[in-house]
Amino acid sequence: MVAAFAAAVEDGRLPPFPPEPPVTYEVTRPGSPGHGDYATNAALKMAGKMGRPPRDIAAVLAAAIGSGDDLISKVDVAGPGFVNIWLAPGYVESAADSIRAAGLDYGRAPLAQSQRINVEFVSANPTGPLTVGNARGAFVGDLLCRVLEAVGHQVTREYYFNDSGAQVEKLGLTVQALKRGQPVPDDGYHGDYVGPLAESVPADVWQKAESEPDRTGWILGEWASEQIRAGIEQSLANLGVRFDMWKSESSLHTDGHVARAIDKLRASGDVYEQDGALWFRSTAFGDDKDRVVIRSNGEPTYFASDIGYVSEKFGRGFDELIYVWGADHHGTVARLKNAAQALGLNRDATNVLLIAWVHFVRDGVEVSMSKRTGEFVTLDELLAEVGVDAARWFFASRAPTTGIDFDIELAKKESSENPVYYVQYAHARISSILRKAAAEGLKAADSLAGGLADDPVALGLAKDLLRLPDIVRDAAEEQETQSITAFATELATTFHAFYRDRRVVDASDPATSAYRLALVDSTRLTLAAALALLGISAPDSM
RNA sequence: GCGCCCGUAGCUCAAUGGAUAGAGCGUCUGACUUCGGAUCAGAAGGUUGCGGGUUCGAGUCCUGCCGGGCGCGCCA
Repeated sequence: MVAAFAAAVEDGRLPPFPPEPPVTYEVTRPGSPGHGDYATNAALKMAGKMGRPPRDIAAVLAAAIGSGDDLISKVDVAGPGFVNIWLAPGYVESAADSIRAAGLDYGRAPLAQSQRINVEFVSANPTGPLTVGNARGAFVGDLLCRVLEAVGHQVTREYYFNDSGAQVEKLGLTVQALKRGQPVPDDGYHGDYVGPLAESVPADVWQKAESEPDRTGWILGEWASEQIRAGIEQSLANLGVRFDMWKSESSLHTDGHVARAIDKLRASGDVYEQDGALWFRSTAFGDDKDRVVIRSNGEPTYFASDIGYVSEKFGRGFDELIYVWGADHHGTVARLKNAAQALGLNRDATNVLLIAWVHFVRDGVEVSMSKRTGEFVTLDELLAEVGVDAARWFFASRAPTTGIDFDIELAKKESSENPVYYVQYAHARISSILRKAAAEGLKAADSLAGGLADDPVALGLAKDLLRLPDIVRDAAEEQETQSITAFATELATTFHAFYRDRRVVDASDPATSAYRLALVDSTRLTLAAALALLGISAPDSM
């Protein structure tokens, strides 16, 4: 496009235009096939600046782009001034050939510069098993890591947990009460999972707890929370979610990160004493109030840990930090970024992805979620009911920033109609076709060259396959994955239509079969690659 | 009260400021005697909460209402 503009201005068909402010235009894939394989609104954007009707500019651009070569077969001006471009079959054929060469790596689209990115997600406190309330954060965080990796970034997956708070002591006291056969304290944990923990306390831990009455809750709580943390790690592994780093809040204090960060803020004058507490001057960076870092009783706040943590993270050499937080934490985003800035860290590289609330219901009735009262549905239970692939698809296909409803009964009932199975079925069907072809001694062509030009149906399918890398790049940029699930669904539809209209395995016509086998194999790989990006299986049979 | 997010088909959700607002589910009507019917073809279903504004063009941006969610602690 840039070259086309330059050429048109160069030979006087278009007037020169002022470079400032720069005009932004897009090259997109139009939804309707009648609008070409690519379309640009450049002429519409330039019209005002150049003082010429958009269609005139579009006509000049179309001529400058040219057609009839190896890359472009046709260029058109349409509507108010869009320029529509059709790809040449020869180009489509060679591009589709490259899919089989790439295999399951197809769709990965490395950017020019790779960054080291820390993604912290889930980070639920280990005082109880993960609930369905943690599901979205777990899946969305994992999906984010996957698309970032797909564009070449180096991602560290991190789980941050509080192992020193008051809830840990309460957990320990609950364990103690249950083991002694006493009622659970009012402010203790009432979930069913605590009982088995109480029964399995090792003798040495119990002895130690009993011998130090002042620290009984802490000692038992520390032990219990580690058991629960291990259980959480297992639950996440069952979701296909793994972490590179489990970071405890207490380590930030014992390793001095919190103290050093606060000292730094003292030196720069960004904290001050008032009412016996230490305050961070967050208002100096646009927050609506200052924030307490150390309470008047000398205890640091949670925010103090955050300050030490952001500093510790950047200290490990990351180019960007992404915190995946529940939307209910939105009020704390500003102070985090402000603290990063005050510490001389990269404020703009300290980012928070807010995950909107999931309203879990069962048959239309809200499912309440409280670890303390013990009324909740665990992530493990959800998974047993709807399956990992269906759950992954559900969250991958919705924007993280909008609130969604999740009816567990409905999800179970509809699971056989879930779009994820539609896509997986297309994959299994192709696998079956390939098996049948092999049994009949038919082989796929090494190259599609010359095999698609005469068949619009096959050409249309091939063009669909070529969209994946762009979609992956956009997904990484937008930090969303709905476009990938939408693409996989559309591709499955296109394939099913192809299957209806074109016989692939035909022993009486091995030449045509060879092209079609190559094409459907590329389709299979594209579907598998898209599903793999989402952490979803691509079965050869169902 | 102040701040952030949201409001799209009966339901659940899509739609980098672009062309006729799309999928799935649900509802209704059809389709194979050979490659997998977990499929395919089609229909019905919309004043994108309401009103202004910006522009060639607004579901999308600005603004005022209405409705919903979440925050606003020396809790985490």
